[in-house]
Amino acid sequence: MNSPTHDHTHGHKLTRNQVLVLGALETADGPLSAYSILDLLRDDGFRAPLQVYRALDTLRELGLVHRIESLNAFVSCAHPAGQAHGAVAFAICENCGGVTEFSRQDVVKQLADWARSEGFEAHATVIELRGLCGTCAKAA
Amino acid sequence: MNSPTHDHTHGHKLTRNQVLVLGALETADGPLSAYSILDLLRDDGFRAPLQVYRALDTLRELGLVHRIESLNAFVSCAHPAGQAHGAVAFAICENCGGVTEFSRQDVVKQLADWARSEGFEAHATVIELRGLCGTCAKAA
DNA sequence: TCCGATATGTAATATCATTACGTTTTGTGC
DNA sequence: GCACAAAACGTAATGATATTACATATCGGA
Repeated sequence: MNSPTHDHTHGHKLTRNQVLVLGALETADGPLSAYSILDLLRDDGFRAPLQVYRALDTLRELGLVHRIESLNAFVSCAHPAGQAHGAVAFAICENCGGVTEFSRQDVVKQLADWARSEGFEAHATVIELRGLCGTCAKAA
Repeated sequence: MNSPTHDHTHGHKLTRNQVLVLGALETADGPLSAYSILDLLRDDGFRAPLQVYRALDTLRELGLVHRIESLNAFVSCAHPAGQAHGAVAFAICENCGGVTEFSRQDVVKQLADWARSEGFEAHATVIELRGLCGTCAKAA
């Protein structure tokens, strides 16, 4: 299950490098840095950071991968099959490292309202919560 | 005006290095990277990145400075005189580099609602909009 | 088949941040 | 004032993240 070879791409064909990077992220149980991905893919012929960054660029354009700005790391998108979607938010556990992707239409709308009122033309939205996930908060 | 020696600190006395770093950020018309700050303060005796990062850490704890996660850079807080405040958001212009700080209580509340519903214990919130500010959007 | 767009390989370099260790300054109780 | 502990500081080295530059290869459509 969750095979990296599934078609998430609206018909856009992924290259070998892109499939490998996406697969690494889908297999991981949390965010991976570009250099962690590089290390995971050494055996597949990866040699340089740029190979990873280039694949990540394309995967992000396709909406299959998100960057977690406050971690300088990347996660595969939680949405099924490359289905189009708007802005998403992340909750990042500082204890276990887990990341939960969610989306709140009300939050997105209110930020859009602010932008409209200011004449700001938004291209991308970053929403990240840092803290303790339910499990780790109970354990603490 | 806007002198770095004003008291923004609830009685907490800033050190010389902290005053210099805060002053650099208040004088700048946009976000500065830690290394840019270092370069600005060479003449004041700064030699190493750690001097900047240490001052930034304290200033951030005091709420006088914010980090822009998606830029790996820092801005002085727009609030007057170190007055306590909750989560803030930033709108970042990708053309002119300007950053507008704002805060939306409704957005903060809805994120808090989500967190409560999930048992997530939030410690920090990052909200950043990337795009074009009103001025640059019109010019485009 | 030709050609342009896209993707790739590799090396070098730029940028951002922390660890480690020792010294100095500052605030506080006496 | 003096001793002590906490905080801040100085410096060097290193680690982590990301991009530039340039040459080559592959894929798809006219």
